[in-house]
Amino acid sequence: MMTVRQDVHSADIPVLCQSCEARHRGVCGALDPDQLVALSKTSSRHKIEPGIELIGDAEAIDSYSNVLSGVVKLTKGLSDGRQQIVGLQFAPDFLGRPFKVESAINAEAATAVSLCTFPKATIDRMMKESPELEHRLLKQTLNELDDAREWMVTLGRKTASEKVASFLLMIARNIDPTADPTAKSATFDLPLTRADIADFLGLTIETVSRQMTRLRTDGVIRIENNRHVTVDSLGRLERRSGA
Amino acid sequence: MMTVRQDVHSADIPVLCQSCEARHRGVCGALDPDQLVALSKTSSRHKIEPGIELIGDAEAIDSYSNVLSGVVKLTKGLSDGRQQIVGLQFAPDFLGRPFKVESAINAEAATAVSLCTFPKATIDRMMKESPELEHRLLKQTLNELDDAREWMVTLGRKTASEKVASFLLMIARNIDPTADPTAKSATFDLPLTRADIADFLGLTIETVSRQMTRLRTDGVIRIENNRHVTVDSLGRLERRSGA
DNA sequence: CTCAGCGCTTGACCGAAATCAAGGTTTCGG
DNA sequence: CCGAAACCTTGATTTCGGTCAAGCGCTGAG
Repeated sequence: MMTVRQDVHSADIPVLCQSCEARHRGVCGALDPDQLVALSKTSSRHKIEPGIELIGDAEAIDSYSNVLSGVVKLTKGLSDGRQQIVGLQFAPDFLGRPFKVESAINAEAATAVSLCTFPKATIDRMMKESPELEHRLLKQTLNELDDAREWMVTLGRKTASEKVASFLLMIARNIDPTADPTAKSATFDLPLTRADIADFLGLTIETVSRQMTRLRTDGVIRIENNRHVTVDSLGRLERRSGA
Repeated sequence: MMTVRQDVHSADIPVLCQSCEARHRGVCGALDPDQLVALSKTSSRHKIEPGIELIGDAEAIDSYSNVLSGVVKLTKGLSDGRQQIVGLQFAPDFLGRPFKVESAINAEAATAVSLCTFPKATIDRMMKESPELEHRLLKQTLNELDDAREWMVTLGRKTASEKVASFLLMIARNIDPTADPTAKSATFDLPLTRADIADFLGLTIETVSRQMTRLRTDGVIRIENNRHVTVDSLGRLERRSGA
């Protein structure tokens, strides 16, 4: 089971960054008022179209971002073109790799994305001054590591149909984190194309399509316009996800 | 390519923990002398036999450890018994999951292992006092995340023979971190059985065996006693690992 | 409106790895 | 030294998912 964020709604955040308004796991809640003012001066909001590359492999990273809305896919590729999605970032995740000059992964907007971007140098400096900021980053990084390991089980040991069920379940749990985690049903727009889902699950487009069709004909999900998914019984879906 | 540790030999560590003598990425180097004295009083060294479980799934964690020697495998299982190894910890990695009461993974000694173990409460307290300690943990966690994502590519997108080659390459790079990273050849004892390798690569024992045989008959590796591996040309192995 | 392009589905066939089965090798206790 | 158990290899067969191919249904430009 994909780790459900446990600290998204930790209510101990006193202040917000002026420009990004990100609470939750964003970095801003960890800063004191002076730092926030300084950060707000250099940060800026961006709207990103789907498909736009945010960080290229082996590119220098000179900024960090908070994801305010939308979904960012993190990918790694092999030299012959094979690709694997190694993570999805939802709001309010932090995007960037501290302590490294260049990125080992690509980041690309999977949907329309809005970001709050800060210069790397500013955050790096604040990280030295503010243990609370580093503490936040450690927490997010540990959560991402848990997610990555959970996904390794899916990639290495699950069948195609279990993979697709696991994917839908993970999206249902992340796309609207304000939703009741004990809810029995869910409805959402898929943030990824079939090709992206295939790259996430280590499958082909055709196999993803066939498994989605099977879930649909078996009455586990309903799909409209190839994007909008309704799951009446999350429990039923979970039983197909291989536990 | 598996991330090669970059900070193993950072020489800026002034002091050592009395009982564990772990430098490198262990937690001890981040502590000031007073903390070290306090920690040394509660820490202890252990020798662990292969196959012994260190942390069980859903078990409460009340201690952290530094790996002093040997290899620890981190596994996750599905309800029907399928297993996936989601990480290997080599010396001098830190073992434990801060900020969570119970573990979502199993940790088991893959080889004979020696550990330096501390009470969780002591480290948790020191973490609050010492930003440097949290900084270390963030660095190690980011490295583990990089490794996990690298491995997701292997699990999701590589063929069986590429997987086995990638595995051997990763072991060669980690088993003796003092070795010259530019070395052209390597020799080492496999820390895992074929069954473990299969669980790491998302394959079966038989497929691992066949691919090892192929690498052997192709002259890429030599194997003695099913454990001791010699790689004359790491470059040749790398070319088979799918880049 | 028409048509091109893209994303998705479906079908037929194929192949890499799983499964099933048998036998070899190493290790270790007695 | 013998025998059992654990581990590993090899072969035959099956199967799941990949590959190849065709067609559908939006969507947007002209």
